[in-house]
Amino acid sequence: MATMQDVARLAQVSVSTVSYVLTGARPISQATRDKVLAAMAELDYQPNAMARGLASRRSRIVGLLLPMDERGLGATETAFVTGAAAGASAAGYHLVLAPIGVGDRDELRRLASQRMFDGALLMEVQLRDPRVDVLRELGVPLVLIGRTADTTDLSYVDIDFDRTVAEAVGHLVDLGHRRIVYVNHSAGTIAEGYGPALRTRDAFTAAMAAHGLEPLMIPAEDSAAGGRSALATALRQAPDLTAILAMNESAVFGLLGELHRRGLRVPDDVSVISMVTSPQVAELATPALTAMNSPGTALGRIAIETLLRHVDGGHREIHQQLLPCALQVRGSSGPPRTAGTAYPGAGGRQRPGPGSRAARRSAATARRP
Amino acid sequence: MATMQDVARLAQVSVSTVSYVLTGARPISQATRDKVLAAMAELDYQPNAMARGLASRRSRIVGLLLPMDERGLGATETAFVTGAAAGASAAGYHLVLAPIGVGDRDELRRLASQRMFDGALLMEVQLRDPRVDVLRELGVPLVLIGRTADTTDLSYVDIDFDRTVAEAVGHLVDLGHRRIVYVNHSAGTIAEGYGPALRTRDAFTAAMAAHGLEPLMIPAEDSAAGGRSALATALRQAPDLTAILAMNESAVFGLLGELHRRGLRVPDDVSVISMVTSPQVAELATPALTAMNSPGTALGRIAIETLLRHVDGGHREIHQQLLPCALQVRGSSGPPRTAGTAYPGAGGRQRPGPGSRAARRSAATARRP
DNA sequence: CTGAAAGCGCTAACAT
DNA sequence: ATGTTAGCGCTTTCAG
Repeated sequence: MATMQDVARLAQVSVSTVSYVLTGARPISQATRDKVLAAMAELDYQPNAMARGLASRRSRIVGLLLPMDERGLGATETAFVTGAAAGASAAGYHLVLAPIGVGDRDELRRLASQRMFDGALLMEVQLRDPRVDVLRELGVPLVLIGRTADTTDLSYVDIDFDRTVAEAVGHLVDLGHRRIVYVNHSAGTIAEGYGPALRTRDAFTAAMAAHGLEPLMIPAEDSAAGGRSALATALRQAPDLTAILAMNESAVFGLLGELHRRGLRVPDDVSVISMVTSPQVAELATPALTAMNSPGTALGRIAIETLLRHVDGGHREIHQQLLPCALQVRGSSGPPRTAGTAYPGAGGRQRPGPGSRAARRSAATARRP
Repeated sequence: MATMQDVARLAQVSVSTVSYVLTGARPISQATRDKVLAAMAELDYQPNAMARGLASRRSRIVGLLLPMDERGLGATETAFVTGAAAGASAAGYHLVLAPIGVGDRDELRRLASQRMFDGALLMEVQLRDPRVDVLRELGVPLVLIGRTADTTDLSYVDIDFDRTVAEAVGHLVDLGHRRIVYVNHSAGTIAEGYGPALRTRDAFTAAMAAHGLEPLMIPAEDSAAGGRSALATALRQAPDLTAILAMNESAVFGLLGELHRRGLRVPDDVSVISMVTSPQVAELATPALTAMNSPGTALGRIAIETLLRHVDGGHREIHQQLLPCALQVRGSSGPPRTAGTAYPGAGGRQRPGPGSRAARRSAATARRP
């Protein structure tokens, strides 16, 4: 393995000159630069990462902090990770996957004190996240994927839940739906302050109010079973529902199954929109789910780029960015059964079909102008 | 940030003594060890990772090499990754996610030459994988998750496809199925030598032969659409099929959807088993998929442990281990429609239900003793 | 525009 | 059982 010494000797220059052509930290004449480059090529020289890290106090490694206790990552989280890894790699950085959640405060302090990370990306951020304090205290630049309650002086990228929910609700209202139920994450998740669950809850309430509609939210465990029982609850509390918005990739499948079991057809009897969903998962359902596609990869990439700007540049300006999920209409949304009559111009398919829930929908129908 | 110097000064010993209590590379008296430990605690000392790496020529970082070009990781691959990350972390190592596939030979050479990785885990291994040559040449220990064609002197962990397929086929045969179709990955994937596709193909042929049955394999693109058209092909080539084995998490959902569209019920008309599938994904289907659960997390953990044995110990003995997927019977498998009569002792539910495919199955029925 | 040399913080001989 | 010291390979002053 050739060292910088070897290169310097072969190129007949000093080591510092070799270093400077590598880092570009000071001007080098074209002639000597060429000599050095030639020597490097000749020797297959690659700078030693540890030596460089020690001398420059920059490891060129960033940490991706995420808890991995639970049952693996969802498709959206996986997209964050791959987006971040690709972004880091493209910038000549390395991404370390560190299994560190909000509870691993001391473990993080230990890790960060070793100065292996030039910066850190935090995933699964809680409204109150001790990891932020630890990193700040140690002077490690950080960027959140998600948001804490107080984001003063904090860079983050996150999903624009307000816009995402508003667009989802808008899509359903445009189709003619009035009685829309929101299936959120579990009550426990909401109680412990999980941002996305809280933000979408509030956004749903606001969006429905903006249309003069009454919001109904049902919590559901993140599982098919959770989705099934959420549907039961939903039909009990709102027998006249014609559309469901679901924030829960796992639950939505149970929900679809239960709809089917009860003889309710999608989208003819009930429209279903899945929020913050990866296209791959949306395509698995039958019919394929109309969904708000999560910008997972883009978020990961932007987060890394933001972080590296802080690390590289000493860039002190914070960067806070929200990305909405994009509506992608697939097969699970359509006009409500009676919309053809009530809203002739609402667009979408008109499939009157054989009626089976006419009684149930009487309330919704009555509500219309 | 305290350095080893500071600790040595405070404890009134030499730096080497501090180093040795840290590494345990030579005996230290209890008295001085205590002094040193106290000083460390007092100063909140953490060894500098880069300095340690440079001096010891060991970064305590291992690379996880996987291509990330395509449309993200599946649940099974994600489980590898999280298993490996957890294992590395538990052993005091760091796991770098390096987006490097079989085609990134030069990029890998560059990376590995920087001596940032003490070892590497290779994912998405092809039968002929140039990454192996590069790493060997550079003296970087490696462990495969998967297998190349020639595994001489190579440590690997992989799924035991033979056993997995045999058990899946066995389950179906026990239920009374005789006409079983295997839906594999795409023809292109098979042609380019993707190990799992080839191995399961051969294992399927062997398993069917062992039961005196005729194998039929249909390739399918890794998508819902691929699954749908694979089903059409399957029904054309084997109208009498009663069971499908699918090696393709995406296709299997399309397959289920298409079965449903054609009025074929699962498992009453057709049993479906998904191979190498994560429980989370299996639970999404309706009915939940009977599946061969992939041992993703375990593979990742074992792979890391094997690698670290090579790295730490200079352990030269290779380790080759296959783990089968465990059969988990959920709702998508049951006896074939007529099995109740033909194989009264076959077990499982008996749901005769209203016949709709009697004609189609005549051939299969005829085949039975 | 280039060179010389002093570290970066630690490990691992080599001493004793 | 402990101390001394020479590097590990690079960056970055400080000089020219």
